[in-house]
Amino acid sequence: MQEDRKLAVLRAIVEDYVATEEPVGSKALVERHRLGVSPATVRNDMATLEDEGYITQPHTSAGRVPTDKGYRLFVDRLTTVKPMSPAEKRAISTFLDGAVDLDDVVSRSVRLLSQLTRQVAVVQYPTLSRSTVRHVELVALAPTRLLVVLILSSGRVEQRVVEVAVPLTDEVLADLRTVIGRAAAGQVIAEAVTALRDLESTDPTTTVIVDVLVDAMVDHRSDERIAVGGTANLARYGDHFDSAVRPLLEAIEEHVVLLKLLGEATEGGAVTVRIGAEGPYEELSSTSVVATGYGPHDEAVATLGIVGPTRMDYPGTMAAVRAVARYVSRLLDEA
Amino acid sequence: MQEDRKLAVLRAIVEDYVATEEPVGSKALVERHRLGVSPATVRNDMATLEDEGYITQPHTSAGRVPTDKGYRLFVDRLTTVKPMSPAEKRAISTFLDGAVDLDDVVSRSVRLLSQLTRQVAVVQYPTLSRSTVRHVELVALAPTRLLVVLILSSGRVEQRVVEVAVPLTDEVLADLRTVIGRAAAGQVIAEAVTALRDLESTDPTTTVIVDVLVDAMVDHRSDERIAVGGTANLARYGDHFDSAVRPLLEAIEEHVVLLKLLGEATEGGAVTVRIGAEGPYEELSSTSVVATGYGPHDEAVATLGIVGPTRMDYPGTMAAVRAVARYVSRLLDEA
DNA sequence: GCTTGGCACTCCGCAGACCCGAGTGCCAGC
DNA sequence: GCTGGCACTCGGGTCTGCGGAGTGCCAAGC
Repeated sequence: MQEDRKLAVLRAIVEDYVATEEPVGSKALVERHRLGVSPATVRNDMATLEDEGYITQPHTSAGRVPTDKGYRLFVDRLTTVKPMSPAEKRAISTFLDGAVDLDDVVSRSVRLLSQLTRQVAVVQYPTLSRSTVRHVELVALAPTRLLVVLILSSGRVEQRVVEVAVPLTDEVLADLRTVIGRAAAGQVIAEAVTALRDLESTDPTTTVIVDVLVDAMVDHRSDERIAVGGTANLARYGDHFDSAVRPLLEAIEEHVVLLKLLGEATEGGAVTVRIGAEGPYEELSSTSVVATGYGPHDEAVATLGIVGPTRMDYPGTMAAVRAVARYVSRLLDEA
Repeated sequence: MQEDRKLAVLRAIVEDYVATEEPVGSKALVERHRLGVSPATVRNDMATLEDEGYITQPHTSAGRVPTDKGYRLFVDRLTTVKPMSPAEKRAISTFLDGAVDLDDVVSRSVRLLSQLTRQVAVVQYPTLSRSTVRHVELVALAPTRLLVVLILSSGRVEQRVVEVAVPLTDEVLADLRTVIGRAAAGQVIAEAVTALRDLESTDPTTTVIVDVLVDAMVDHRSDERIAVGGTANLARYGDHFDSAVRPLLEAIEEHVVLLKLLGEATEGGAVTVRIGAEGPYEELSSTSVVATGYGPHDEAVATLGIVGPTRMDYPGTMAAVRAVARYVSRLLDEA
């Protein structure tokens, strides 16, 4: 038996199954793909593929369906990420170019991604920890009430209100601005935190402000912010409602779970594919995740991607995820 | 026939149908509710109720199901919003009290509301238009690049980056701050916009900054921000997937649609109920909306509520929506 | 004039029987 | 190693029959 024909058969099975959502049989295969051999031959190949664990039959005398292992091989060796068409590229840029701020970039990306892939899209907000402090602003709302605004290189803005014991004069405030600005501005979060902590003992007012700033910087809640879109695409899952859609909807609610699913931000533009039970959640054994890191200057500060059924168009999806990540990264370069 | 027994029958039908999700027949009805009459009598009442359009049968010789009109009557006349239990009240406060900023309040409310009602919860961010300008801050990011931060009384912060033609000195910046601050601070959005427009002709730099500020103030995108949660509850819809869940998922994607569904913010704590086809979207003819306005000082600046099947526990849901709205309003009072 | 028990009727939903077609595995021949 | 042939399996669709829940109506009773 020819090894490469066997792989061609696997590829054909995956493609057909993805397209039709039905177990694919030997006859249909030779008809749709010019394999140059008879159904019987294909059947032999299929038997081997099944022995090796790449495909299964839902029941005796039914067609074959790829297993997770089959998809894995398909993704790793049988497919190349197909480049986006010029039209698609244009769509991406027109869609994203109007964004006014970071929030807008994220929400547009999520919508774009879900439309391109027709899957549920997830975009993580650029993580605090890797960005630098661009500016800290103190605004007096009342004599003893202060608004602390933290502006980061990623475009993120965090704000907190602080009550201070002693009423603040304009001069004191100006001083505080300089002191804090000198300590934090331009630093990576981690460094800024250390520098600020050094100021803590100075006096009660400074201490309370520094506390809240540090708090805002290390706040986990912020690290976990994500945007989700395209949940309407879940409707296309058709049946498997309870087994597939319900756990996914639950995962979507739990942003922490989603973040874990997305996994680590990957450097260098590589798109990660996690297929079915490879992931950490057994309820999601029939969903795959296609994700990649993004961020300014090829430094992955966050992750974006899609979540969908294992039965999905991997080449197309991977292409879309990669293209959007690249475009968003370039947007962040400019900012 | 006694008019009030007829209504009791309707109430019983609604309650049973909501509880069991199955058409309710005359026999089961007299067994579960001490109506003091025989099934035959109930059948007569049911026939009248059906003539009057309050209930229907899915098919001949099946039990009865409330119509939209039936639910309407039930909500308007046959039920009172039942107060929350002390335990529930405590749950609400512990859940909401840890909120650090407006975003947090909104996201917590949405989660709380979806958990209390086991429905899809929607919370609109406090609308820009009714709030006042608390502060405008200008931050020089680079000599010709400026970050404009707009802080509103609702706690909302909008930020934009502006490029200016002429490099800015510290003095010019300070001047700009005072001029703009004087024009905008403390004003309602609408007034601030007019006041700012008056400044526009002063010089090119001011003009470009004012433009971006005005833009941020009237930006519709901001008016439309909402948070959605509890979509996992859609899984409980069971069947009716295509007819009920799909359009709802689509509506949830389209935030504009959701806003329209929520309707106008209502003053005075009244909870609005929109049942099935009463709403503007025919695809959502089997979903109801329970919503109410909320905001500081009894002034409704935004709306929150839930979206669910017409077949829902109205008294309980209305109670939860009202309780959460009240609590959130009180939170905003303090801020 | 309502209420009630009785009764015939309707119709859904389920279970069983059946058949068809798609697909397989295996084998003998090329 | 490929191919055609053949017997076998099994899911899914259709048809049928049946039981049960529920109705509508009627005549009798309070």
